[in-house]
Amino acid sequence: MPSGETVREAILNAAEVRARAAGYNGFSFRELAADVGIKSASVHYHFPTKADLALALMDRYRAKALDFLGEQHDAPAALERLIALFRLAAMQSEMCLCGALGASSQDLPPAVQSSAAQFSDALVNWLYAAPDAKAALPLPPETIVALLEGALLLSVTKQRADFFEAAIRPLSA
Amino acid sequence: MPSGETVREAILNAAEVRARAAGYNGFSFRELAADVGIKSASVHYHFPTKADLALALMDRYRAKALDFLGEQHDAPAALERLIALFRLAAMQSEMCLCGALGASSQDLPPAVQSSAAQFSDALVNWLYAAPDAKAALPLPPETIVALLEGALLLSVTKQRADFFEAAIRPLSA
DNA sequence: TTGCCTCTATCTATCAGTTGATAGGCTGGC
DNA sequence: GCCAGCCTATCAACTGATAGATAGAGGCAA
Repeated sequence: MPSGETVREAILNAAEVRARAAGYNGFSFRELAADVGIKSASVHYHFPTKADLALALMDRYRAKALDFLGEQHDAPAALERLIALFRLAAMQSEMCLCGALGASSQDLPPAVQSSAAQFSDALVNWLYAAPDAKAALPLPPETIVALLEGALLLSVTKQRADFFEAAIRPLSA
Repeated sequence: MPSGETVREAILNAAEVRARAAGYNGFSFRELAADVGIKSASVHYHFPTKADLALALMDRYRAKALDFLGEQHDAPAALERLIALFRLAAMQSEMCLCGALGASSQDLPPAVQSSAAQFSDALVNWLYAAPDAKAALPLPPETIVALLEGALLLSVTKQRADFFEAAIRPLSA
């Protein structure tokens, strides 16, 4: 791990990569331990249960996303910012963590599921925070977030970043 | 299982429910066997490997979907039909199989991944088959399919079928 | 300074349960 | 007699999780 990074952060980084690629059942304590260079028991020291880990992961992910989006809610610029967030993921063929976990939400620990649900709400509310949201956006906030999430999901499944661009084109018209 | 149903069909039915709820890593041979009332070795008799099973599952799922959609490609009616397909899933809080598998596509057997990718292509192409697709549809086919997939994903994650309706409203305007 | 104590973070070793998969046996219908 | 379709039994690998030992850093009293 890069110097200055705590072990806890390194675990979360490894978990984020694996969870976004393979979902909640797609990573194990042993894999994360190997990624970081420690033993699986040490991962349990930092995150007693897998649900604890996933919860911390979702919290950090939501905070990072909202930080990236910033406080500027002016409609045209805000939309571009939100698009940029998903585009970044599409270009790396990485799912949104919320989508990666939410797709198998029926066998997630309840706390993790509700945390994933909270993420999409946060994005929708962030869009609604624009003073003239309804009027200035090309589509309603719920539609925009659903479209971005779906475009990313299909683009990752097909491993074709250009599908993402094609699907979201109406957002820029 | 209902009479007249073959064991093979019963296995696929059980697998579809579980896969749509929990993804590729969210069901096991033993669970399916218990659902059907046989032993796990018998499941292997019908589907030697898990990849075989998932592949057969995706094939049947795509065939069922295209059958439901039918051959009527006239734009307004076709769109309503496609919406109905996803609405049915949303009302039952069931993911689309394509989305459920695709979300963790990075650790899917390659054949299964490409089969999932193929599904969304099939829907897009089905929409494009309308003689006046571009002109008569409110949004481009890629956008419509991505929106439906994303709206379903978030609606299932949040367990709120009304979110689905809110997100896809622009399709009916 | 020396000795001891405590806390943090890691380790080794192990647990019971589950996983996908295989080998080989039984049985009833054609 | 054959064989489709199911069974029992078993395998090695992996899972999340726990118990308990160890090493080192820092404080603190004699």
